[in-house]
Order: sequence, then structure tokens, then C-alpha cells
Amino acid sequence: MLRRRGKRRARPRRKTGGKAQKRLPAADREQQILSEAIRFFAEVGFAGQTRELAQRVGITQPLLYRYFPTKQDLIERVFKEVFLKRVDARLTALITDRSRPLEDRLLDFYRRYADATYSYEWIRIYMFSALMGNDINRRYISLVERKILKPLCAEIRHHCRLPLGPEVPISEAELEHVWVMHGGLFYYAVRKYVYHSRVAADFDAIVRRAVKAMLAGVTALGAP
Amino acid sequence: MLRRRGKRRARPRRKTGGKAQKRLPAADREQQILSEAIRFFAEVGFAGQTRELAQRVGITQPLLYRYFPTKQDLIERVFKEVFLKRVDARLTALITDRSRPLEDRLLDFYRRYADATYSYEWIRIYMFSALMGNDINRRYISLVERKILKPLCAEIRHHCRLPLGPEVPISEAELEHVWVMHGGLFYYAVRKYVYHSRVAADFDAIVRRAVKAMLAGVTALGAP
DNA sequence: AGGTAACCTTATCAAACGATAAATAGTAGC
DNA sequence: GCTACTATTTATCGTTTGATAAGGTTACCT
Repeated sequence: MLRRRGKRRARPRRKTGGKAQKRLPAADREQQILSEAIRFFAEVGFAGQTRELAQRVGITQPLLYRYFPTKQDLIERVFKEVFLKRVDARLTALITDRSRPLEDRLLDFYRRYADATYSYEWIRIYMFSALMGNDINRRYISLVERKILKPLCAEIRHHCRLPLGPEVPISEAELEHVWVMHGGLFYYAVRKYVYHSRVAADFDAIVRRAVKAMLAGVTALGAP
Repeated sequence: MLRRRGKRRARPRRKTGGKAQKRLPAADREQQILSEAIRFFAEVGFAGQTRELAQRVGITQPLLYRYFPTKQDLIERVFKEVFLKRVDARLTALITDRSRPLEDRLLDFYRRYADATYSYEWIRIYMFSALMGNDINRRYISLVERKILKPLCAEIRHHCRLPLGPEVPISEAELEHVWVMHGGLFYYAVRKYVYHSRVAADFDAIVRRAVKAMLAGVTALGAP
């Protein structure tokens, strides 16, 4: 093999340009793989190959298996990492805070909600996962109904001075009405990150109009 | 291998139960494969294996290659078949027919539009295709803008007695406003066929509310 | 009936892909 | 500077998967 004698300049090469750290503490490497896996699978889907992922990370393929026993395990870690940002109580509180006008609350809510979920990775992994039949999505949808849309329906009733309480449950029609707005706004992100379509930059303005329309629609019909 | 002597009862077996037609005219077989491929890829995605597809059709895997030179060719035929139902001029005409109230037109429009596209196969293949980065989707989206949403914006202007013409082009905000409704209604199908979530049965009622809200939203804000 | 064209299957290849074993090389502690 | 530990690589295995070749079987035509 004609090995060149002496190890001079054996490895000054650095692909990444900057710091090409060779050996990392296990925890760091794991996080690095995970982060790249999120980007990678978001881009190509979960049928993406481990070899290509490894190449993007800048490591060899077998090293993946040092940190994740199987590809499936890695994928599940990706889900956990991406969907960790749960719909927490504070988001619901934002909606139900009656000291402020409902419109303002919804504007604020969607600002934060979009910040947390309308990203390339989140949207695409969410859609890939849904198409796979993953349970996470159905669970997430019912979480959205419980923690966001039904509270919102209740606020709408209050806003329109309509009766509210366990004896007058939120109807299917009311729920679907807010779903159209919520889904319409979500679809904005789908157009952007899944279709790679050009969308208006001013999302706040879109939300403002959508919220106004939704509320106007309620009063135009009478809620329950 | 101990071959049983005599070919008695060589092949009276029929897996499919009913009519298990053995040999088909080429055109029929091709259509049969194509139909099953649509269902199959809609279900599992385009990473689905040719062997499993063949099994569903009830034929052997090499036979697929008699009708479609490569898997990619089959996939492209699937796209063509599914997205053949184009957004044609009649759909646009439905929207621009000013002899009827705009609300009625939109109701009719979405009835037909949903009929054509809100199916298990269409929605899922559309999403799979989009995630793959297929150009079809971007082209479809711009078709929707040209043939549906922009005409709709024009009708909305007319409906609100607002100026209309080449000197006052449809603004980004106006377009996004109808996108929220359109996307919200599309998202109904996504919830149904991608998330397998329970959705309200009465789609007409949902459209009625969504249209009313969208129009109310326009008047509440002033259009351009 | 018999020949023949077309439909279909069996057997198999080669590359791709997830996963493993063994060897190598960087690094920390003494 | 030596040792020991572990991060990383090289080499490779077994299966899966798209695709092909060649033989068999059905149905049509005269």
C-alpha cells in the first residue's frame, strides 16, 4: 500500500471549514446526531438512509449505532425531541384571560403558537409522521381540541354573550368553525414548508384578518 | 425435492375468493395495476415495495415490470392518473357567474371541488408528493391561485362594490385572506384522511359557515 | 386440433441498506 | 510517557429490493 513514511501532515484536513473536532464527549455527539437527524428526516422523510445521514453529520455510518441501537430508535427520539414543546397550560391561559379583548388574545396566541410549531422541521416531520399513521398526530389533534379550540369556543360564547356551561356543550359545528380558522392558519405553514410556495411575509396581518373573519362569522350566524 | 407425481389438483386454488380471472387483456391488467397502485401508494407512501403491491394486485412482482418499465414510471403514471382531474374552466365559471349570490356560488363550488379532490387517495398522494418535493404541487398551487382564488378575490370586490381592474391588482393580503378559508377547508380533508381524526359529517354546513365568515371578515376590514 | 402469440410465473441477479464485529486512534489519569 | 479506556473507523454480513432472463401456460385463430 506504499505507506508514506513519517506521519507528517497526516490529518490537517478539515471538511467543515471551522472547528472539525474529531472526538466528542458521548452526550455531545448524541445531540449532534439527533439535531442533524431532525433536519435530515424533515427533508427526505423517514425512508432516508442511515449512510446519508452519517455523511451529513460527518461521521461514519456504524457510529450511529453506537448512540442509537436501531434506526427506529433514532426516529422515535426525533419525534420526542420535535414534539416535546407541548401545548402547555400557559397557551391555554393566553386564550382564556378575559381581562383582554378576545381578538388581542388570539393574536398573541397565534404569534406564540406559530413560533413554536411553524418551522420547517416541525411541520414536515409532523406531516411525515401523520402519513405514516403515527399515533402522535391523533393525540396531538385531540390535545389541540381540548386545550385550544374548545376553550376558544367557550371564549367565543362569552364574547357573544351566549349561554355557556355543561348543560350547553360545545357543538360540532362550533368546533368545526374554529377548526377552519386554525387549519387555515396551519395551512399557511404547509404552503410555505411543504409546497415551498411563496407566501405573504406578514403572518400577523393574516392572523388579524382570519380572527376578525372567524368572529364576524360567528355573530353572523348565531353560535350554537 | 420429492415432487409429487402426477399434476393432479395443480391449481384449483383461488386466493381472492370470487372471480380470480387468471389472464387479462393487457389494457385491463395495466389499469388494474394502476388502480391498486394508487390505493397502495396512498396508504404506505412511495417507498412501498413492489412485491407488496404485486401481492395486493394478486400477481407476481415481475409482472409489474411487463407493464411499467420501472417503479418510477409507475409512480409517475399514478400522479398523472390522480391529478388528471384538473381545475377546469367550468369550476372557475361557477365562481364568476354573477347571476347568482356569491355565497351560493361558493357553496356549489366547494361541493364540486371537494367531490373531486377530498378523497383518501387524492389527499394522501398529494401530501406524499409534496413532501417529496414534486413540482406538481407547486404548479397545482399556482393553478389554484390563478383559477380559483384570484377570480374569487375579484368577485369579492364586486360583491363589496369595490373598485376592480388592472389598475388595482389583487393584493397579497386579499389573497391570503381567501387562502385561510380555502386552506381551512382543505385541512378538513387532511384531518380526515391523513390524521384519521373524527370530523363532522356535514361538510356543507362547514362550508356555509366558512364562506359566511370569510365574507363577513372582508366587510369588517375593508378589502384592499 | 394444433400452432402461435401473448400473458404470466419461477428463478435469480446486483445493488442498496440496516446492522455487527473487530481493529484503530485519540485522550485522560497516573 | 505509559496504560487503559472509549470514541471512531474499516470491513463485512444477511436481508431487502428493484429489476431481468427464460421457461411455462392460457387463449385465440384458423
